[in-house]
Amino acid sequence: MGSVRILPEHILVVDDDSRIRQMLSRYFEEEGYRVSLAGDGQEMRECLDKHSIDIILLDLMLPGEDGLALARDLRARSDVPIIMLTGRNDVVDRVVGLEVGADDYVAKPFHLREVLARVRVVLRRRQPRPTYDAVDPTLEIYCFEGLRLDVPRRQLLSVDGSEILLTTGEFDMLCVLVKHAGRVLQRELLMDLTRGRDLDAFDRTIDAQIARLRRKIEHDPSRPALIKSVRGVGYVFSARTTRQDS
Amino acid sequence: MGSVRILPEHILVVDDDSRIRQMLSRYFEEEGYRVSLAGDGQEMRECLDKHSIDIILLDLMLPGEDGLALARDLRARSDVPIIMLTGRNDVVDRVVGLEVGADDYVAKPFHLREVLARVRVVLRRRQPRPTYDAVDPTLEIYCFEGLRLDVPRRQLLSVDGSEILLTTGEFDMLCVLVKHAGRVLQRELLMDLTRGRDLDAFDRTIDAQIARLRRKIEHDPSRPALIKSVRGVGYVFSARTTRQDS
DNA sequence: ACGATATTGTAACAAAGTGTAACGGCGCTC
DNA sequence: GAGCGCCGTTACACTTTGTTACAATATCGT
Repeated sequence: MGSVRILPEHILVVDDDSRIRQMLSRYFEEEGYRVSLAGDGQEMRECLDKHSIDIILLDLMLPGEDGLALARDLRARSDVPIIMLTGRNDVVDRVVGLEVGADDYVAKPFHLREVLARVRVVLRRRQPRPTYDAVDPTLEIYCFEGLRLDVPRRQLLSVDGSEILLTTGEFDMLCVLVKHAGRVLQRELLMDLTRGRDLDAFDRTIDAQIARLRRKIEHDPSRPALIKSVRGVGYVFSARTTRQDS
Repeated sequence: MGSVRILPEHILVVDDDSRIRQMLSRYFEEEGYRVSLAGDGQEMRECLDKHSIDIILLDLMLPGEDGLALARDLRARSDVPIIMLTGRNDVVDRVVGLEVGADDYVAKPFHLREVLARVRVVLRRRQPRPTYDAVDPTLEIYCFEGLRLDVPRRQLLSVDGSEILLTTGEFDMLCVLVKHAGRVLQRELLMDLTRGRDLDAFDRTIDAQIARLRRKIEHDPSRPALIKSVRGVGYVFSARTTRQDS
């Protein structure tokens, strides 16, 4: 999202032991984090499809398989921070876990405060303080179909120079879509990315927001060229975009 | 399909021993994979015609047709990853298997976790990370018979520049057909490729979808020139297609 | 060539999904 | 606290799609 909104960081706990899941969940929620839970790799992947996860606490020993493979898988396609949890405290596991790409490692049984400390460290290291001056602002400007989306300035300009006024919500929605151009985003994920909360059944919030956004940016809102609906899934930003300077 | 939908990977187990089939099937399904089974080369081929298979676990010793021969056959016409399974653990078999084109090799009796690990390794190696930005979008544009199918933009244009409006399902179907132009696709496979699920008997879903698609893209829907029916089998996209830039 | 059978084409309908107008609550600003 | 704009919710229209039924067509044996 373009905005500098402060949302609670979202932790995904992957462990087959429901007591451990509950314990971590309660603790981190009290600490102001948002927590999602998964009991195996499948649930983990589903969760990643639906939420914007900031860090994963991953059990090394999952039913049948080890979390090691999951970690390697994750690393192959994204760079979500991972902290491994394990009952075995020997050096080999530690080394292997880190080699595979985990960011840190906590041995069971652990103190909750220790886990919290490590989560904080990893998150701080992974999210370098946004130094606005240092960032090349032209990298955050997207052009498509005669429009120019200037993310840091939070404005959308037409080719003729006129500004298209978007509300905060509309702007955030457009940023999220454009940043993931070409990828179909589920409603749940859009809700998560734009507002940081869950979407419950029969919630039409996203659809309404998309409709309002289309009315402002599509030439013919009844025949959208930029934001396409994908029935049964969600929405895609389907125009070709380029990153240009002013 | 144009969209980047995340579906479970589909494993085909080819082994004449039903206990081994069941064992692998149960294990991999628990791990979140989709599994199909075949007892011989014939069943294997049938399955490949009906499903979009991501990897094959192939027994070296099969009644009648040897697994080695099957692997060689497969390699000759596709590049599905293959992992050989065998009871004999001598070096000769290993070498021959790999020479024939298998991607890896597991000796019986095996540990399920070892098989899982190797499957993961092979799949990861075969599926380079989807780097959306790196893909040249012009490679995903197909031209045929005065039409231009722009996959990333999810739109179909006529030569005169007018857009032919397709629904999500119609668009996905057309993408699948065009991507396999010249190859007859069974209904089961079309269902698998467009929706990721199985087709049960007497299901006319595919036929209906094809009819609706033809009505929109064929000059004379009653005498189709682009999508031909192959009686008893399925449908082919039979127009000459070229990949062009805009 | 003819009818029997199987397969495919397609219209019509119901169910599910999506578009969007309208209303009202909420948090702004001044 | 009045006025205003934003957005979640609701309701309803419209679209898409799976299913059914029946028509059209192909295939085969005789």
